[in-house]
Order: sequence, then structure tokens, then C-alpha cells
Amino acid sequence: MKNEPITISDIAKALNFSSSTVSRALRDSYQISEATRRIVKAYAEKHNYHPNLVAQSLKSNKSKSIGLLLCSVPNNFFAEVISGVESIAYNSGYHIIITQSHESAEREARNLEHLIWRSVDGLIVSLSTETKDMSKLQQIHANGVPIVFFDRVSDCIDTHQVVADNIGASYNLTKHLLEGGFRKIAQITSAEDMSITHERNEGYFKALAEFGIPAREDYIQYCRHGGMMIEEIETSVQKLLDLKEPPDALFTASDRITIGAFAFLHKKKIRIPDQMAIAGFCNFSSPELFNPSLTTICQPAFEIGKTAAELLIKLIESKRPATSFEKRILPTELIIRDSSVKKNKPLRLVTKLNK
Amino acid sequence: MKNEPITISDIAKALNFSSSTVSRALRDSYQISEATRRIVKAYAEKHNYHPNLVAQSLKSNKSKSIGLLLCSVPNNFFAEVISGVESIAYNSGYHIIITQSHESAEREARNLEHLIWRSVDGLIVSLSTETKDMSKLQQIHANGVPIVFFDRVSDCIDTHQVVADNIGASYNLTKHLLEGGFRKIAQITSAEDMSITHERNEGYFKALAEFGIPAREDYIQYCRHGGMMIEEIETSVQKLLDLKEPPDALFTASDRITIGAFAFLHKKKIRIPDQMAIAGFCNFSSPELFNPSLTTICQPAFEIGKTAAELLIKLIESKRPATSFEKRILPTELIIRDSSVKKNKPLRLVTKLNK
DNA sequence: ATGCTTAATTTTATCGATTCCAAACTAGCA
DNA sequence: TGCTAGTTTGGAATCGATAAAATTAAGCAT
Repeated sequence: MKNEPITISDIAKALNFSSSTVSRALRDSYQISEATRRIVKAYAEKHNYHPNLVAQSLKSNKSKSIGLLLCSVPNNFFAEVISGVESIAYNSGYHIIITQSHESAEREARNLEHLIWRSVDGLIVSLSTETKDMSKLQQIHANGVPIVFFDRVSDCIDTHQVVADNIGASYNLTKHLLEGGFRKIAQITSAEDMSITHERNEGYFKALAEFGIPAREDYIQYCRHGGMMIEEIETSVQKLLDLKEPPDALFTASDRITIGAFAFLHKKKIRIPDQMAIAGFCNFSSPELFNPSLTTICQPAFEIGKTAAELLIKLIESKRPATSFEKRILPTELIIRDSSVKKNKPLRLVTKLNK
Repeated sequence: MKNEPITISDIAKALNFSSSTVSRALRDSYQISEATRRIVKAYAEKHNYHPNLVAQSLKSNKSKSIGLLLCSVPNNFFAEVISGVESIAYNSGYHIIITQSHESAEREARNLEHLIWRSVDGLIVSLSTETKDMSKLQQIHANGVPIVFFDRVSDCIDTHQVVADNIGASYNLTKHLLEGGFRKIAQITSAEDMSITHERNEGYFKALAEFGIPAREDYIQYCRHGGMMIEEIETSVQKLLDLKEPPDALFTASDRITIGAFAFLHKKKIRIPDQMAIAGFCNFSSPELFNPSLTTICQPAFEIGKTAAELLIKLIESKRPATSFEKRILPTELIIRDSSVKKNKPLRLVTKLNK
């Protein structure tokens, strides 16, 4: 039961019209008689005609595809972002092309090139921890390819940004630890010069300042590779443990770092939260099942993906180039569990924090 | 610094050649003089020429893209599969188009249609739990689109299959429970008529039989939606708990079911493993951090993705249609942790099982 | 000088859809 | 009857790359 797709010229031949008439009829052009339109459409329907998207792309110079540049697919945060992007893109007739940088700037550049060859109509980008040189992305943007940043954003390019409320989230988490009686709160975070690192630092400092606690430089550990390699996380925790005055609580500022540090404390048989409390950003599933259950900040990853896709598609489809851009800041959720609450004062509550 | 991509005819005009000469020179055709070839290539290199893939697609009727049909991206197993597929596809010049069925047969059919309009060169498919009607897929296959199945496969179409060693894995896990002294082992598994369900049942029955233990029908709970909705998992566990003779161990036959059942036991304050042992398939990260640490079967998801992509690309690029197909069965890893070991006999070991 | 072979390049058609331009036909009106 | 305006359709070019067919140029033997 061969069923080769039929083309406009097949229809034209069959009905004895010219292909331009058929094309116009199918697209409801104003200059086609009602009768012709009906005949053509009926035939197309009956023979299951669908336009050849490749040919349309060539003609229109639009590929109806969106390039996604992110670190890693098997990472709950990014997987949910992808799902969010897909949900919007699918309904608007776009498909998405996913590339992974694995936190390598070089791989990121290659992926970018690849996506441009694929002639994507726009890009949704979360920068790698290594990225320093923004010139390639700037050039692409200058050439008219719309870009929307999410999560790890950059101000080097004037465009939309979609992020979680990083400042608010880390402020609230740090405050929660302070209110719980912890005073020596260390932070393990991503590479030093990323947007999310700055923002998460800001909230952390703000909460400390409010409690009159001076921020100690040796209480902040940066993971240059964002926790891609487990060693850098373990080294960071170990450094903190080895301090003359080790911290009593850890604020871990990314998914991988949270899990890695938690696992390392386990391995070292350090009692949580008695010897060391721990809480941090984490979109991994089921932190409530951990031992002890883990206090986390959960980012609205699906929403971030949806929002980024909506903004990008609007950019792509708008007649004239946009001139004003927005930074969408989405609320996070702090879920307090056992890992950050001293045993003598059991507490278990869920707070939803909006910016 | 506008930098519009240049085309073959741009080069042709600039160098005073015809476009076919340029095309052939770039493709190292035999009938082009060495001198011309060098001039053209130098110019192309200098002006950063890259062929327009859309035009190539239209001409060659190859899109250099692979359609991926799976349940859900934010699911560690599938996310790792995607990553594996991407790693191979990227190096072979293919890009992947991902669609999610969310376990809905109707959505699956729509996605399939969408992928065909996109004129993908081949499909990598894991069926939804709902899928009954294979006719659409069969028709697509009959029309010459190569397909490779993974995980949830079907024999309705004669093609390659890539799966984990489901029989071996569930045999080994059941045997482990039996050797640990458990005798009333229930299974919570996916929809009844899926390949993976059959295979996982087979291993479970085989181990029971070896120990002379009759399989009880009321000890097998099927989740029609594969655990998509948490209620069906909770209902299944509750039914087992409500039995006159409730089981003493649970074998959970999919990622979501494992996590869902574990969480439900937690919620019901059932002591694991004293009151109820639990162990099952799970590709989620860090089950060793759970309370108690969770015995799991981990599937080689990344490898499954890689293998499926390799087989598919071979099918796509082979001159004549393949006539013989293989079923690749990849080894799983059983990691025994506390959730399946009675307290009085502590044990902690890692076994790697090959088929 | 003529014919024949081979090498190098150009011309032209093609993939499928779209669109500019022109042609054909129908009404309406002086 | 003739002319204009409006409606409907066909022809041809286009997007960029490719390939079959045609052309040109050069080399060599008779």
C-alpha cells in the first residue's frame, strides 16, 4: 500500500489547473473563485495532501525550527525546560533542535555553528560555565537571528531573558537557615562569572547582612565546571570541613552541587543536619525521600521553557525587529525539609515565595 | 557587520564560473580540473561558504533528521536515551526532532504524522502504554521510512530492536529477594500488553519457579498508564497492603512506579525493608541517598540511545533495504542496597550482570 | 588540414511551493 | 458597439543545490 505524498503539481495535473492556482486555492488567496477553491481543497483533503515543509522553507527562508543550546539533557532542570519549550513550539508548528554543550565553551561554539547551518529561525540559549567569548553569539544576533536567554544569561546581547528568581530564592533559603539558628553558613556555587552565580550570591549576602553576619570569603567555594565533575564538589566540601572554623550549614547553589555535596556528606558519615545542615537548588525528583529529606529550592523549569519559547516565537514572527526587551523573573519554591532543621526544633512546612 | 551566508551562485558569479562547476568543485567531482577546484575551494573557504541544507534536502529528498518518539523528556531514562542518540546523530550530521507522547496513543499518532511532514529520514520509537493500533506505523514503514524500536518494542514491524536485558534483570532481582529470605514477592508493573511488561514478568516467574514458589495472580498489579498518574501506583500498593496475606517484598517494574511506590510506603510510614522490602527498575539519580538506600536495576539508557541511533543511521544510509534485523539486548546493572535486605543480615554489594 | 577522442565547462532541468506579471474572460456603461 | 474595470487563471521566475545533457576546447593521429 504505497502512499507517496502528493504535491501541488500532482493536484494541478489531476484537476487541470495550473500549480499557481492550486497553491493559491489552498492558501485561501483572495483572487480565487469559491468554486475552484472548493474543488481543489476537496481533492487535497481526499488525497491527504500536506505541503512539503522543506520546499516551503527554501522559498520562505524560514525553517520553522528553533535551536536549543544547553548543557545537558539528562539533568532534570534542563529536561523540564526542554519539555516546556516543546509544548509551545509544537503548537506553533516549530520543531526544536537540541544541542548539549556539556559545559564546554568549545563544544558550545561548534553547536552554535551547527544550528546556524541548520538555518534555525531563532535560538534559546543557556550559556556554559566556561563561556567567556560572546562574539560569535553577538555576530549571529547582529545577523538578525533572534535569541532568548534563560537561566545562565548575559547582558552582552540586548534581548529577552527568562530566569528564576535567584536573588529571592537564595535570600529566602539563607534567611531560613539563619532563622533556624545556623550562623556559619557556607555556600558552594557554580563558576564565578556567571549570571546565576552573581544573583545567588546577592541573595545570600543580603540575608547575612540583615542578620549582621559578615560574609567570609573562605565560606564561598566556586566550582569552575558547575559541578560537571564530582571531584570539584567533593574538594569544595572537604575544604570547608578542613577549615579551622568549619561551617554548620551548606547552601548549595546548583542541582548537581546539591546532590554531589549531599552524597559526599553521606560518604563521610557526617550527620545531617546535626553536624552539617544542607539545603540548596535542586530540581531532581523526590528529595523528600532522601535521608534525611532534603530542603530544596525548586525552579519552575517547565515554565521557564514555555516562557522562553513564547518570547522567542513572538520575536521570530514579529514584522519589525524588537527594540525593547524584558527580563522575566519567575518565582521559585522553597520546600523546607529535615536536612536544614535542627533536630530539637522539628519543623516541616511548605512556603511559596513570589518576587 | 552583516555577514549573510553566501551561495554557490554567489561564488560562481564572483569567479566567473557556472554554478554547476562550483558545485562539482566543492564536492570533489572527478570531472573538474585541479586548478579550478583549488580556486573555488579557496574562495569558498575564505568567504565561509556552507551549503544550504534546506536546498540540499529538497534536491536529495533527505532531510538529515531523525524523529524521536518517546513518552516524556523529563524522565531520566528517556533523557539519557536522548543524550545517547544525540551523541551519535551529531557526529553523523543528523539532527533529532523530539516528540513526547505522554503515554497517550492519540498524541503519539499526531506526533508521528508531524514527524512525517517534517520528512524525517528515520524514526526511533518507544511506544506509549496505550498504543494498540500499529497500522499507522506499519504504513509509514511500508512507505520506506526506516524505524528502530527501543525499550517498548513491537514485533508487528520487522525491524531492529534495542532493549535492556529485561528478563535477566527481573530474574536476578527476584532471585536476590528470594535469596534474602523473602517469599511473598509482589510485582507492580506497567500496562499488561507491552513488551517490557511481558519480559519483566518472564524473569520474575522464572525466579519464582526456580524456588518452587507458585506465582499468585493477586501479587501482580498492572498500571495501565505506566505510572503516569500517581494514583494508579498508590492504588496498586494499597491493594497489595489490603490483601489477606500481604506481600513482604515489592518488585517495581518501572522508574516511575519504583519512585511512586517507595514514596507511598514512606507516606504510610511502612518500615522498609522490615515491613516491606522494595526494589525495582530505576534510572533516577542517586537512589543511594534515599531512606533507606534503594536497591535498583539501572538500564544502560545512554547506550540504548547510541545503539538505536547507530542502527537507524545504518538503515538510512544503506543502498538497498535491509532484510535481516537484530534485537540488541544490553546488560543491566543490579545494585543491591538497604531497601531489599533484611536488617539482621546486612549486605551491600554491587553486581554487574551480563546476558 | 581533417576527423576523432578526451577533458573541462556550461546549459538546462529538477526538487515543491510561492509569487510577480500577464492574459483571458465577464460585466457594466456610455 | 466599444471601452474600462474587475475577476479569475496561467506562465514563468525564484529559492539553492545538483545532475543529466550539451557544448567547447584541446590534443593527437591520419
